[in-house]
This record gives sequence, C-alpha cells and structure tokens, in this order.
Amino acid sequence: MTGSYTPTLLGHAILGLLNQEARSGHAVRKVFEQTAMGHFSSSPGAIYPALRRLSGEALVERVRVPGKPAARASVYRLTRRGRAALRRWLRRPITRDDVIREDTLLLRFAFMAETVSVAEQRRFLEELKVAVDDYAEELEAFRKEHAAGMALAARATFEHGIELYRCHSSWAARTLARLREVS
Amino acid sequence: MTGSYTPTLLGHAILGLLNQEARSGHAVRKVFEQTAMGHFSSSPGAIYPALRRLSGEALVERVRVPGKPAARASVYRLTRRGRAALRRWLRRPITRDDVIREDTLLLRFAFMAETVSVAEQRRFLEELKVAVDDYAEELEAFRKEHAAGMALAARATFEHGIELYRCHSSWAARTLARLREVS
DNA sequence: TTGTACATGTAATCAGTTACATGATTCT
DNA sequence: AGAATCATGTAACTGATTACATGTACAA
Repeated sequence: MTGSYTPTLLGHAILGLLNQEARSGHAVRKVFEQTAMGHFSSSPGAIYPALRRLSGEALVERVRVPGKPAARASVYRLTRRGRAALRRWLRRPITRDDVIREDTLLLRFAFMAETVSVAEQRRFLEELKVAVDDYAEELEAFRKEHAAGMALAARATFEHGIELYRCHSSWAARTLARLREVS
Repeated sequence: MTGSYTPTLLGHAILGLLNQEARSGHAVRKVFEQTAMGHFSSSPGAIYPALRRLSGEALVERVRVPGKPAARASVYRLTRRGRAALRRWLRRPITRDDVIREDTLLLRFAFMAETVSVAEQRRFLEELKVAVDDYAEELEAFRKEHAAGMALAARATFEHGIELYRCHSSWAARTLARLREVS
C-alpha cells in the first residue's frame, strides 16, 4: 500500500489527466473515448478499478464539489504523493525498451508542460533524440546484414519501422528548436 | 475448443512465424528476443502458454524431427486449421481501431508474402492507405479546432501523431508502387 | 569440466476486456 | 414523459509478467 507501488501506463495516464484538472471517473473515460488518446480503452472495467487502485495508494483522492447535485458532486484530484509519482514517471531516464514502444514517451512529453520546467522538457527531447537515433542505427545495421534474405513484404515493413524512428528523431529536433524559441 | 476461438495478437504472431518455418518454442522466443519484433515479450511465461493454447485449439501441432537428439527433436508446425486461422487474420478488413494501433497491421503485412497473393497484398495496402488517410484527416480536423487551446508540449505531441500517420500513408503508397513493379 | 546455449515448463499475481447492472440528472 | 447523458460500479474470464525451477546438449 505504501512503499514500492508503481502505477501502470493507464494509471500514469490518469494521473496526468487529473493533474491538468480534477475530474470525475466519467470525465476521464470521455477523454479516452473522444480524443483517441494513446489507444487506451475507455471501458468502465478499466477506468474505475484503476482509479480505485490509485486511490488505495493515496495518489488520488475524492473531493466534493460544492453547489452541484449529489450524484455529480465528486471528482478525483491528485494528492501530493500523486504529484510526486507523476513527476517520477515524467523524469524517468529513457531506456531502449521505452524507445521500442514510444507511445509511453510521447504521453510523458504531452503531460510535461503542466509539471516540469522547460529546461527539463528540453533535456527530455535531447535524450529522446539520442535514444531514438541509437535504436535506428541498430535497426539499420540489422537491415544491412539481413535485407537481402528477407521477403519483400517483410523487408518493406522493417524499413518502414526505421523510417518511423527517423520521423521521431526529426520531430524531436524540430520541437527542441521550437522550445528554444519560447524560453 | 472448436468453434469461435480467436488467437491473441501474440498467438497470431506465433502462427505467422511457424508458417514461415516449423520451430521449437525456444526458437520462437529467440525471434522475439533478437529481432525486437513487434514489441512482444519473449518470456517463457508468455510463449509456452500461448503455444499450448494454439495447440489446444489444434492450430499447431508438435512434430518430431528425425535424427536429432531427443531433447531437441520436437518443433511446432501449423495444422490446416492453423493456416486457415492465419489467413483469416491476414484478410481481416481494416478498421479504424486497427489504424489507431497500426502495429498489428504492419505485422500482418510482414507475414503476407508467405500466405496470400500479391494481388491481395496490393489490396491490403490500398485499403490501408485509405484508412490511414481518413484517420489523419480526422485528427487534422481536431487539430484545427483545438490546437489554439493546447499547451505547446501537448500540441507538438498531437501534431507528431498526425505526421506519423502521413508517414504511414506515404510508405503504403511507395510500397504499393514497388509491388506493382514486381508483379 | 565448466559454462553456455538449448529447451520447457509452472505458480502467483495483476490488469484489462466484455458484459451486465443500476440509478441520477438534464434536455426536449 | 421519455430519451440521452452523466455516473459508478461488479463479475467472469483471459492473458501477460515475473520469478522460479529443471534438465539436456554442446563447445572450449
């Protein structure tokens, strides 16, 4: 209950949303449903148990909104521990595994504006670019060695994977530039 | 056991690999481990139960390889039902949900060479391009309406999402052209 | 012979999916 | 009054993760 609990990706996504604004479970569901955010399911069987877990770990708490009818008067809000957990997640060093499943990384970046400094956002993007470039190089080396023996469809798919990482990299570079303009 | 069982994504991935070549469970694990294929876990607790499920549904069967020492003499091979299940998966129409989590689509395309005709691979890519373009348009419409109200990080992430879909689309177009050259 | 790779499993736990179920509030 | 939306949940099932456990074959 205390100690070393780490939320799942869904849990972190919810923490990020609640950090923007205190919301009801239903409102959280709507975000996942309507914005196609990150591919999360909006099913009640996912959201409500997740909220309960976060609540059990005291990362979120239920608060009453005065002046609303009883049935829609409660929203979830981050606790101090919840904000700390979110920050920990946002600040995690970028690993090779993170790069392979980049969706978590982009989700983290999307939530950063409300939580960590611009300097830290910049560091994140720099780190991201390095990690992505490294992985793309790794794939490129693999391609050089094995492309000849691959069927056209498999090779095309593999090369597409590399292209996508190059796309990530160039995005990181461009966003980094935009961020430098601002600060 | 008979009837309406549908393998998971991992199950389908395994069917695809075994369709290329009969393999031991260990050999399947190595593919996931060494080629970073699709982000699957190579843990024995994932692979062996999955093989057992496929085996229970008679989609794969264990066969002995003559002339090998007993401990490494057995491999899994697709049954006729297994090949049918694989083909069904490869031929599924492309839905909006598939587009949002495109990894399954790419995996399907990678396995197509060994299983379906070039004409069908072409149709797949055409369908894919349409579906991806549609979704990118949808996101673009959302962006036009909401970009102004979004924080820089969130907006950049969202726009990156759109770029990635454009990248998918252009890849589909290029691969389609390559496929036309061949046939 | 000692380590490395081959090879296969199980048990505990946890989270997510689908489907079901219920009731309050607001809009028309 | 009836429909839509807000709002929250539970139960059964399935599958994945981690960690543990075991043994064989081969190469240095």
